[in-house]
Amino acid sequence: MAPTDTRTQILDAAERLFAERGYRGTSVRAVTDLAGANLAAVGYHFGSKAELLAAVARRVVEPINAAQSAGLDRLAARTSDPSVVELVEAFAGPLFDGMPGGDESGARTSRLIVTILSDPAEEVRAWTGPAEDTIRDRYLAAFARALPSLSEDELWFRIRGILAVTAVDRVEVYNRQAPVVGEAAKRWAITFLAAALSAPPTAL
Amino acid sequence: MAPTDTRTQILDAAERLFAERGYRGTSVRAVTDLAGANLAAVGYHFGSKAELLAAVARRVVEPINAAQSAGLDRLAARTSDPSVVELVEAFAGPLFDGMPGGDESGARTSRLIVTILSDPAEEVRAWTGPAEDTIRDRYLAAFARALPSLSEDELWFRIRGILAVTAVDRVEVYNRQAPVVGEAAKRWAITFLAAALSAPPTAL
DNA sequence: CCCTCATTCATACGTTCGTTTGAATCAAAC
DNA sequence: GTTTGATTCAAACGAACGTATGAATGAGGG
Repeated sequence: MAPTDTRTQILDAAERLFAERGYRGTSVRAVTDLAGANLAAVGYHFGSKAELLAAVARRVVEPINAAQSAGLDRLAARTSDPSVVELVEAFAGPLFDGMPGGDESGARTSRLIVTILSDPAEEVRAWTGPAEDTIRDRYLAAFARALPSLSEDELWFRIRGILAVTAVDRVEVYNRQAPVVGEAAKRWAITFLAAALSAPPTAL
Repeated sequence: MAPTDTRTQILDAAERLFAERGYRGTSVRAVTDLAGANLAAVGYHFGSKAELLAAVARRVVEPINAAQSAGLDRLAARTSDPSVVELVEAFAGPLFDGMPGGDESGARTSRLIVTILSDPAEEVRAWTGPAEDTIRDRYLAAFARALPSLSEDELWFRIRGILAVTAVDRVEVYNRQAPVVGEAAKRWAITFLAAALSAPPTAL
């Protein structure tokens, strides 16, 4: 236990609860109870609930960013024009792989990301930095090269579709439960998205 | 103004605020303020905040259900085996068309549906009834006939993908705003989804 | 031994929340 | 003109929330 373990335990508890109940649905007391810490520990270690969310989000997103970036580097080293499938795999794959520990938390991680990205409050989405912008722009450019016939707006629509579909396990279809997790979901999503991205432009 | 207008004005205000800020992010006071009604009117007309949400959801979903059902009826009357594109259009189209009034509220409607469907609290999704189940099962059977090579699980994954993509305007891609609304979004979504649904099965 | 400083702790503050209450209001029925 | 029943109103309830406070705690250095 390096500086102190309390900080990490709070991060773990917050990550789980934010994913399961959302930001607003999670009280600071619920986090500290699950973490076995004192209520004031959040204020001491993070400053506020919003900054705790930012810390959680950064810890989750950083390895994903790294994997997305490395994947694109790997593709660029091999060919100057990666295919759509390769790009989808490099971009969406890490969203299913979860955290660096390699545990089963992948499903929860993707849920957390979507919970954050789809939260209406700006407070919840105010943690991103220049790293996210850079990766987004690099992939956007690569997809634009791979799909030259697509208008910029429709390309943006489809890029958003990628994120939406990775969130698919967060959407309950008319109360039907479905355990869409793990490696199978990742493969299904890549199939689904590669076909969708590769569709010819819409005639308007 | 039939029984009283207050009830409708509360429904209108709640629909807008729930879509914009989510269920938890909307206080009963905010609803009644926007509606120009008294705080206690929600309790009087609906019983509780959760029942107000259920009333809002039912009012939004009913015409969509009707359109989805009618669309499938129309297809079934023409051919015994509708194509994937036709099914996607009949299912996803109404999700973009919004309410029967035909106003510009389509975008807000889809946002509302997704806000509800993606809310982690069961309380928020506890309003569905047998009508939704019936329509879901009919489309599931039709898609299964149109895509016989797909496993049941992967078909479910793709069906969920449809709902996820209709939620695409709720997902902010790394803080980039994008006005994905209106007829263009509907056409883009149908292109996107028809291609995705039609993809060959994933080899696992 | 004592001082220091980071951390943990119990406790409380002020606000906002959903809900409830009982009186006030008002048009329609008689 | 009075009664009735539905609706609206101001006010308050207790609970839960995020945050702040100041005293305890405890290990490490002098």
